[in-house]
Amino acid sequence: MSTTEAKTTTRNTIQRTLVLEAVQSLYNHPTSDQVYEVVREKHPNISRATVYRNLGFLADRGDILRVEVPNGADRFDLTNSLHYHMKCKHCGQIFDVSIPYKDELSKIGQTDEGFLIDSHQIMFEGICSCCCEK
Amino acid sequence: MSTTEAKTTTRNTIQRTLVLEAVQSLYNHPTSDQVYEVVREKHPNISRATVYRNLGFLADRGDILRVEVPNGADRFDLTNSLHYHMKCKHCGQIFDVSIPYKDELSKIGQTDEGFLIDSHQIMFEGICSCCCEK
DNA sequence: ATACATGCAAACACTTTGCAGCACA
DNA sequence: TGTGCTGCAAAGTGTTTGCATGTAT
Repeated sequence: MSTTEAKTTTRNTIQRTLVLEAVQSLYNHPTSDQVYEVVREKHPNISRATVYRNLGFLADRGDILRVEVPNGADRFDLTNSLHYHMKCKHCGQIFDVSIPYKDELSKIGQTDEGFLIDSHQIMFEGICSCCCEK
Repeated sequence: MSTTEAKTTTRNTIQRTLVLEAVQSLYNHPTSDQVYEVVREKHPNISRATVYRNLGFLADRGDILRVEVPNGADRFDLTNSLHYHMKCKHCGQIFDVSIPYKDELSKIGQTDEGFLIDSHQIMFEGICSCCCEK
């Protein structure tokens, strides 16, 4: 074995484990900062840089999903299912939305302009139920 | 007249005019920085703050469209038509995409969660034609 | 004349990076 | 035991804000 092995040695540090667990426990697309705060309860010395690095690592590896939010901090999510988000114009919070996922939009393949599409995100905007009530 | 007038006095400064003209001339969703550079050719003393303030003002007023880009500078566009964008994973640039606009997505109204949707943006991801060729 | 707009610089929010030391495999 | 990872601090990017001054109406 292993003349052609990529040899991507990856270490399971406490920090990395805690970051993953934090995202899993905070199912509500936490920001890096929220993850940082949760991890800090168990491991007070962790640095923000480590949280950022591990969130990026876990997202690249596919363990978690990075939701890039326009004009806001990135959110991290479980990779359970593809779904869309909405941003409340009033309070700025991000919510999952039950609108059915449009697989066909990622399967467009090549556009007229010659772009190869392989994924998409939809960000709905409006007013969330909390803000509606006020 | 004018006991109930909102009295939103708005001034047409050279700076504001130049910012609008710059967005109109740079039809390719310029960033604030690109607008700044163009305006500076005619009005070298303009400050970035003024460009930001005017882009925001013009967008709020509806003269131009703000396209919020995840993990990137906001882009500004003419308000001609609603369309989607794609972000090249390779070069990071933003392009218009010819995929038909889905009016029905903004007409969803209320979701199961009780959110009132009034607009949406779709960001496709993939590889642009320039990067494909390489 | 007045108050909206400007220019400047400092502050801000979020994220990345350089580097020396640490610890997992 | 070696190198991947960490913590720290500094830097980077994009944007906003406080304040004194300027200027369009």
